[in-house]
This record gives sequence, structure tokens and C-alpha cells, in this order.
Amino acid sequence: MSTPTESDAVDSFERLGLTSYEARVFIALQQLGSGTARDVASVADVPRSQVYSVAESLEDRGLLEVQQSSPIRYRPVSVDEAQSTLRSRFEAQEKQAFEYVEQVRTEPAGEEEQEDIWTVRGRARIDDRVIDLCSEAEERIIFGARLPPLVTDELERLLETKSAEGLEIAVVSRTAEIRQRLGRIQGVTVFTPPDHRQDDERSGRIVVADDDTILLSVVDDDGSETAIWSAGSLFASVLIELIEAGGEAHGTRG
Amino acid sequence: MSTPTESDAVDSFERLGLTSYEARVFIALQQLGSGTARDVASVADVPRSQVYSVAESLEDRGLLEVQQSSPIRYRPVSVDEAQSTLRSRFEAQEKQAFEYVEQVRTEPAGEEEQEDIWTVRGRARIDDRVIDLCSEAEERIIFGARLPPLVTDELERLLETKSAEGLEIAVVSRTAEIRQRLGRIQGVTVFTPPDHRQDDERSGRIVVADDDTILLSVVDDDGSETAIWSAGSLFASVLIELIEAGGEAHGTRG
DNA sequence: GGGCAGTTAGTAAGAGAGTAACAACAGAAT
DNA sequence: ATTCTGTTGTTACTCTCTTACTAACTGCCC
Repeated sequence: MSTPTESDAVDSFERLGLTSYEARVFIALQQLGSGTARDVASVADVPRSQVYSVAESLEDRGLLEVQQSSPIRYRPVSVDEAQSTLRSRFEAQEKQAFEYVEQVRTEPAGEEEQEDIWTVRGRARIDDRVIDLCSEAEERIIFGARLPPLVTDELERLLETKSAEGLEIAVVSRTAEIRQRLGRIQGVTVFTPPDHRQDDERSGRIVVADDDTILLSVVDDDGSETAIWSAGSLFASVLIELIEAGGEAHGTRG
Repeated sequence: MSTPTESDAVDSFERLGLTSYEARVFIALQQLGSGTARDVASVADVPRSQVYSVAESLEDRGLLEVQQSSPIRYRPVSVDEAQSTLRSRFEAQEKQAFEYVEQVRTEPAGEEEQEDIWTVRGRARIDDRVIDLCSEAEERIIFGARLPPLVTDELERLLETKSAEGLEIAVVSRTAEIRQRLGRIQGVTVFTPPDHRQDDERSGRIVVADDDTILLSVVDDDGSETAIWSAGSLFASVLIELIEAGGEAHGTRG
């Protein structure tokens, strides 16, 4: 995560909704402080003839100001001002988009009696799904993982809350760091899985919530994580029973 | 500002970086809860054959999950999750873009001895510029306006701060509401301009900061506002002197 | 005249919207 | 079994619009 280059910055501005020319002109003006179309064109490496229209568009977006003179001079708004302008634009769009979605959405199909197994790719998204599934638990949660980064702060807090609410929380890990970290929480029981279970050789995580919700993930060689999960399905129940049969039988307290 | 329609929502999602198809598929899935490509295609009004690739792209963005089965089923992430995903994406881009700009920018050309007059269009941007110019004032601020909406809360707070710092603050308005509102602030003196000055017939605002910074705006018939401003220029000084000659001579305390 | 300012037209390349066709497969009818 | 039918998932292709980029033209001031 090194410091961004100019082209990184241009790309980012493009993803924020500017065109490549707009991004380059804006950056050039921030470098120059202020300048004419010619100045901007040479620094931004944008055809001079295009600077006029691009600047006009940037003026519309509130990112620069125009001096009515000959030659026309341009001046960027302050960095803070530009940032807050873009941000409020984003928030307005976000609001409009999600306001509509909130109106028309229907509950994600009651988690019952559908034999659905879903796939989630990417650590951050799996983090989210883990939190989501644990939040819905009403009786107990079993959490297992080998890699410490898979235990997020948010999960830790949630387990604490859930434990305080009276849920039974069990943590299974071969990693002492994880056992210690989560074991500190009042009411959480930690287990060490037996060494000879090879399905635990692969790193990843397992979450069981109540007796009908399960999530299993694996971490690939390249570090990317993929998870499957299911809630309220027969499939989930069966899988959970299988795991419990193996797990509880061999699990070692502590 | 009525409630958004579907096409408004699609437009907004597009401005947030999705394609039209992506927006429609996402919205359709929020409506459906979950469904197959066929379901989605009919609700989203997107060619079925396109749903697969579009959904894949949405999965990459973390906006939906895929059920590996036949037929493939799709399921959106929760609205909150989608929103925070998009927001953190935005913030990452924003950070990268502005981090670079912060590095390379130069101070906006010391506000001295340049005969520059800048143009700003749009009420919100003029609000910003007003705040900016007042912030830089070191001795005194004169503010004038007829329309109450042109006095923002932020300005009111800033004037209070500046007044507390010992700056001389004068408010000129023909509107009682404005005189009362800003007159409350400790240390602020309010004036009523004489009726016979026709250049005050047009609504708009005037800001004078110290003796070298000035902003003048006019409000068009259609309500749009345009301002010119100048800081540290001879032009500004002269203009200020002109206004003061007229203003202080005829201004009525109160 | 010559260089610079600002404007305009026009081309080229790419992304996205929309259409059409195809192989693989499942179930139903024969 | 076998043919028929409809569906799934994939691919190729067209059309259009935006944007990057080029080139020219007009007017102006020295």
C-alpha cells in the first residue's frame, strides 16, 4: 500500500465519476494553484482545445472556478471543499438509490425450509456473513478458526453481547492466540480440536448457529477465502449433526 | 423532492459506479428476495442471457451471493451491507485520489498582488466561498444580504467565532429577520441600508473581509445565484473603498 | 503577418445495451 | 429407448453512445 501515483489518482477520480480529462485537469490545477488553459494543458497533458469544455464541466461539478478574463484563468477549489463536494454528491446518490430499494425490497425469503447453500467469496464479505449469521442465533454459537485474522473485533464484540444474552458460546481452535482471545469473554467455552482430524488441516473457519445455520470456509493457497453457508435448511441441520458427532466426541476442553 | 422512482434509483446506482444492468439486477433481487436468472431477468427487464455475467460482476462487488446449483440462484446481500460496501469502496477511492492531490498541490497562489476576479456559480458553492473568505479575515468582516436563506448556519457560527476573536463584524440588511438573527451575536453591529440605493434592489449578497477581499453576488430571476470575488487585489481594494464611501455615509445604525 | 485565444467539427476506440444463436441437459410423450 | 420440447448457461455479434484524441478555423493583439 504505497503512496499513490498520478495515474492511480486519475483512476480513482474516474471511479468517483470524473472522466480521465477531468481528473487530470483538476490535479493539474491543484499543482499549479491557478493558470490558463495553456498552462493546464501542458501540465495535465490534455489537448489545449479540450481544456475549455472540461473545465466548464468541472465548474458545473463545483471543483474549480473560472476567471472571466482574457485569457481565461482557472482556479481549483480547496482540496477540502472538493472532497466534501464529491462526498455530498455521493451521499445524495446513495440516499436516492437505497431509499428506493428500501421501499420495494422484500424480506430475503424467510430462512426456513429452503434447501439453499450460498457461496461467498472474499474475506471481508465472509466476515460480514459471519456477523450476520451469529446475530440471528438465539440459543448457541460455535465458532472455529485457525488463523487469528479470521477473528474480527466485531465478532469478538458480538460474541460478548450474545454471551451476555445467555447464549451458549463455544470456540474451537488449535491456535492458542484465538483460544486466549475469545476465552477471556465471560461465558465462552474454548476447545482444542484433536490433532488427527485432517479436515482441520486446511485453514478456514466454521460457524454453527443454533442447530440450523452453518458456515464453512476454506483459505486457498493464495490466501483468498471462499465460504459456503446455509440457514434453516435440512442440509444445514444434517451437516451440523455430522460435525457435532465428530467434534464433541473428540474435542478437548481448554 | 418526492420519493424516487425505479429509474431514478437506477440512475443513482449508475452514478455510484454500477452499470444500468447491474443496478436493475440488484434492485430486482432486493424485490425478489432471491431467484434464478430467469426470475431476475423478467423482473429487472434485462435479457436473461446477460443476467449471468452481470450477476458475476455484482458478486465481485460484494452485492450479491451465488448459489452453486442448477439452476443457479442469486441472493442479494442485505441493504445495509450493500450500502456499507459501496461506501467503503467510495472512501477508498476518495482517499487514494485526494492523498495524491494533497501531496502535489501548491498553495493557491498567495492571495496577493494578483488582479484576479473569480466567478462562482450556484448557491451552495457561493456559501462555501463566503465561509472561506470570512475565515481568512483578520480584522473585520462586512456582510450584507436581503434573502434570509443566504445566511447559513455555518456563516452564523463563523461570525460568532470571528467576533469572539476580536474582529469587527458589521451586518447590513434591509431584511429585519437577518438583522435580528445576526444582531444577536455578541459584538456584531447591524445596519439598515437606505431605500434609495437602487443597486441594492437586486437580491444577492456582499462580503467584505478586511480591506482587500470582497465577494458580490446576484440572484437571477430564476433563483440561480452567481458571484464574483477577489482577494488581495487592487481591484478588490478599490471596490471596497467605493462601497464604503457610499455605504457608511448613508448606512443607518440599527 | 504571426502567434495566441477560444471555438468547432470530426475521427477513433471502447464500453455497454440489446439481439441471436448454440450446446447441454432434463422431463414428457411416444 | 427415443424423440420432442423447453430450459439453462454460454458465446458471438451488432448498435449506440461516451470519451479520448486530432485538426482545423476564426478572431484578436502585437
